[in-house]
Amino acid sequence: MAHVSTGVEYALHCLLFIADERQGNGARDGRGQPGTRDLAELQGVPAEFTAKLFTKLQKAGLVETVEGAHGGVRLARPADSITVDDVVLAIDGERALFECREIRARCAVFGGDAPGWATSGTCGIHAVMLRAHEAMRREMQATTLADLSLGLSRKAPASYGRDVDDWLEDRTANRIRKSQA
Amino acid sequence: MAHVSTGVEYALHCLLFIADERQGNGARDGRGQPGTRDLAELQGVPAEFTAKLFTKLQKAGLVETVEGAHGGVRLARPADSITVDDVVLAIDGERALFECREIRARCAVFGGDAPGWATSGTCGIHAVMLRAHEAMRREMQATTLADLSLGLSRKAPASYGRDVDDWLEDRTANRIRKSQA
DNA sequence: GGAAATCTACTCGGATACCGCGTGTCCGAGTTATGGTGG
DNA sequence: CCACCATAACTCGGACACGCGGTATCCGAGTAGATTTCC
Repeated sequence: MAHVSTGVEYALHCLLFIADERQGNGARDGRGQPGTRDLAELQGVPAEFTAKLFTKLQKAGLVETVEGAHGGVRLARPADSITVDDVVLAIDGERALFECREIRARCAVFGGDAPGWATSGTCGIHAVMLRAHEAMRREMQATTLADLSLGLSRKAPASYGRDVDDWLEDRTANRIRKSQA
Repeated sequence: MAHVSTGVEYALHCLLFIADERQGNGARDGRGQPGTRDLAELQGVPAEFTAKLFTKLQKAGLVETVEGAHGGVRLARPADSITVDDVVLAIDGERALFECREIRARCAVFGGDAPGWATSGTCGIHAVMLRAHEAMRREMQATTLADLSLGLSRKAPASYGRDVDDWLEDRTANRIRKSQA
């Protein structure tokens, strides 16, 4: 199992689409934004699981949600101020790369109670892992949703953005009308 | 669950003790080195589990094992040429920090078969994680067993090294004699 | 007294049990727009 | 024409089922030194 969960992957891909939305046609003023189910089915990921991810993102202050019919989600901040690390933190929490079990204190020669010099400060092995953890996070903090979105738009043809917009538009437009049919 | 397993923690602590051994009294010439059970019980970690860790370390070429009675383990290379990353790799294997599921190819607008531009190259999100993974490994490669051992000997009083040596000496000496009693 | 047999301690490898956690699903509650109904 | 009500669509939150993989243990096999036995 990977340290960065698949939930983070789902969330990042979904966020990329609504980051595109916002930059594509200006900030929609609160109605018509895609719902979590739309974003999930657009990418073939489990819908209810994705819904849970967005409640975490909302609690972390990364997205704003609109309840009720015609509700949905949009970014709470500009895409260039949301880093990959923010998303990882929102979904996975402060999961440690390494959990120190204080083996150093169990040494048999101490006979049960370890002296102060052995348990003071952070364990040397733990310290290495903490540095590695920080290096990892620095790299994740260096990339924002805007960076990812830009990289994607460089590869994709212009028609792709329109196709996605149309797909989402169809969904939001047909939400109610479908019930009439 | 942490990305770096507890097995790595056990292994590193054990290796620290035999790194000390070697630097303490010169390279023992093949007999009398502590066994995996000794190292495990010295630190209160599961013995049989530790034994399995050392077979992995041996396959990775980090330690040499001597079979049979009075057998044991010793470093296969000088302590300053074994990095923390080497141990992580030997125990946990090439575990990825993040497993890309190619979500980008599942986009509904593709209708099943994604075009080449969408699946070529590495996914942008995956690329960020790969950079983070490399940054993490660089930090782990920067610290060797010798560094860790040095940091420990700075904190510990001189008596500690002697106590540990005595404890191990007692074990190896009493291995056979115990059966006589 | 020396050589072979035996015993013991150790590593090696496979098989297996346990269990926490990530993944995914289901359902009820609360919220808001839409459409219909009655005054 | 307006107020009211029912309905549908959506988010929110808790509860729960499932399965994988890390942790740990057990046991048999192979190996080598120490001890005993036998000639």
